[in-house]
Amino acid sequence: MARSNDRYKSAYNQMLEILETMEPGHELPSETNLASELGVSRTIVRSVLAHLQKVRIISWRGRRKRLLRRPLGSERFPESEVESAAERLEDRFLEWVLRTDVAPDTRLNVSLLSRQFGTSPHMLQEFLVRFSRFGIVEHLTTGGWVLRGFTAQYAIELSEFREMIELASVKKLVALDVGHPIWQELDDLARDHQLLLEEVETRYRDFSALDDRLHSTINSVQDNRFTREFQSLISMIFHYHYQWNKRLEKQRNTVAIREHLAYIEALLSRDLERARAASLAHLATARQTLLASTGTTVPIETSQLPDRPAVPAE
Amino acid sequence: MARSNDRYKSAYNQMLEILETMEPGHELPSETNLASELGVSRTIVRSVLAHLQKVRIISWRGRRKRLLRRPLGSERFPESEVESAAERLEDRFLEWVLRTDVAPDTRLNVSLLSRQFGTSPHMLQEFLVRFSRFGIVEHLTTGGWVLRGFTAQYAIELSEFREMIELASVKKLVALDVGHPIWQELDDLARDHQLLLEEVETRYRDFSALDDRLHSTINSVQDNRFTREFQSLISMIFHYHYQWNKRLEKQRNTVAIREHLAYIEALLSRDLERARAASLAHLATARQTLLASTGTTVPIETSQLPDRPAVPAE
DNA sequence: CAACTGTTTTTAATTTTTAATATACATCGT
DNA sequence: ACGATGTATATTAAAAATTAAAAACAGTTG
Repeated sequence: MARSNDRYKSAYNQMLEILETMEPGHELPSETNLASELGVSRTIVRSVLAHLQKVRIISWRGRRKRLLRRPLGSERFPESEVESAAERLEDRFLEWVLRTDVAPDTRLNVSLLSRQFGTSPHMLQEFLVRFSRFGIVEHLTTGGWVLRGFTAQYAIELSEFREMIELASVKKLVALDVGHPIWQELDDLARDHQLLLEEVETRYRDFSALDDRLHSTINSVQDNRFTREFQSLISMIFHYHYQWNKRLEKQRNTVAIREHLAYIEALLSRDLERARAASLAHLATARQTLLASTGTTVPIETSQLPDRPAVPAE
Repeated sequence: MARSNDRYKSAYNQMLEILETMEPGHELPSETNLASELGVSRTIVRSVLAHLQKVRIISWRGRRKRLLRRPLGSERFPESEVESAAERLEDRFLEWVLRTDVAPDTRLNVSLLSRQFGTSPHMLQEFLVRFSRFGIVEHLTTGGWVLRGFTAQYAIELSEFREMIELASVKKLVALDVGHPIWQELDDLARDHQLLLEEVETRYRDFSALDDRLHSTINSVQDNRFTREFQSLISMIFHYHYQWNKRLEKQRNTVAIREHLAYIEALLSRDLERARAASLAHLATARQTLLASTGTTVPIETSQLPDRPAVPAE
């Protein structure tokens, strides 16, 4: 098997969703229109149409495409097949790195790992190349890879860099004109935080997304691709961190929401010193949370996970 | 042909250099020692020894390895074969991006480009994945790559981010204890700049390396892997920039050396405001130099370079 | 018996090949 | 004539295959 057909499956499912909203007997748009609507090439559209015809959901001859019946939910490809192999790999790899107690500076065995993660060596290799920008894995000149690990040192360096960037954003933000759209966005964020706080008992899990939104909004004022790139790393780390560190989650998130509200209010006051103080206070909490999670990660489900290879030289 | 034997050739050349310093009749160290000295595995050492024996440079039987005669310079592998394919590719690609007038947002044709750069599509693909962290090329979800290009906007964002990082370094640096090794390093740098300035007429090309050394030294006080990573991007961009932008080179470098000297002196004064001012002055010049090079790049040797494909949709 | 060598096994890097997808072009229907 | 379709071709993505190099192991020698 060469290239996977995730795109086809994903397009097929999307097409079913479109058909569900249509009346039987209705004509379908042209192949070109469907292609641009689904964001794929006509080749895929035609494969999808061919299959739809085969299972008698549509009739198709030349430019005549008519919906025969509404598709069933069970006719969709299961989500697990649609999710691309790359996404699955990222999930599994990050879970492995952040959740288990793999020793720092462990040499990675690509062929072994790829077997255990259920992918080809090639895909793991590509993933490691992409992932190495985050500084958690590193390629050795002598060949092979090392896992530097999500260590306390890593958390500190990440947090320091983050604080430097976000303080620069804060400085720029408070100096912005009152007409700038950022003020509306901050108002909206304050409202959404308020709403979440009122229902925190049930919705506390929604905090992760809101956290990402606030920091992305603040850093957006820099309008800088390197800032955006780093913010996306932060988002990823915190996303997985929140996902797996469920202890004290509700309490911790309640504290964080209040900090966010104070932070937003300080920004809205456009008083630089006040905003800096609120920013630093929140970032310090985030740093502590991250740090606490590094030293104390508990090994879970050690079975089925890769063995710990010998510690390398380099 | 699968894996290339660059490592072998490089090790062979290194070995010849070692043998040139030895007297004929002398005994060679053990395979293990040679391996660690050359930074390769015993397998390569043994291949090298086997070849040396075959061309009668050494005698070899068991653990008895004796130098028979001094090797000739002509017996080395030519440098062009030793340089790894990856390095060659980076060189050629960056030359293409920074030196020619490829339109921004040009769609890249991997198979065509790889042919023109003399590598396999796979290697180009890997290179693009690694290189995409710098934001000059981007992978599309619909498949394929776009060259975002080294545009004026790129130069601005790069410079802004750089200034933010370096000012943070300056702030941290001037607060360091007098016993910290950084002060000695700055003294050395000042001396080397002075020496270069005296011989600037002939040695002005050495400035590029010194520039890199100064900024790396300053940013080293952050002791942060993200700072280091970004500094290496800066180094790369400026390295290629200096290499190909020869106009006014001598004059420009003379100015920059004087700025560096003022910068170093300001740092040594440990006066934050003075250091900040000197830093900003130099970084502003660097930004201007970079910016000037984006708008006005002259197309050279358009033949043999890839055609400009159609502008993509995305 | 400790360091070294000879040999075998494992792992990584790279090319070649294959399937999926995109694109271009000719053709057809209205 | 214009937009849509049918068909052919080109390109990308990923696996399989191949070779280089590293590591592990066993035996040897001083």
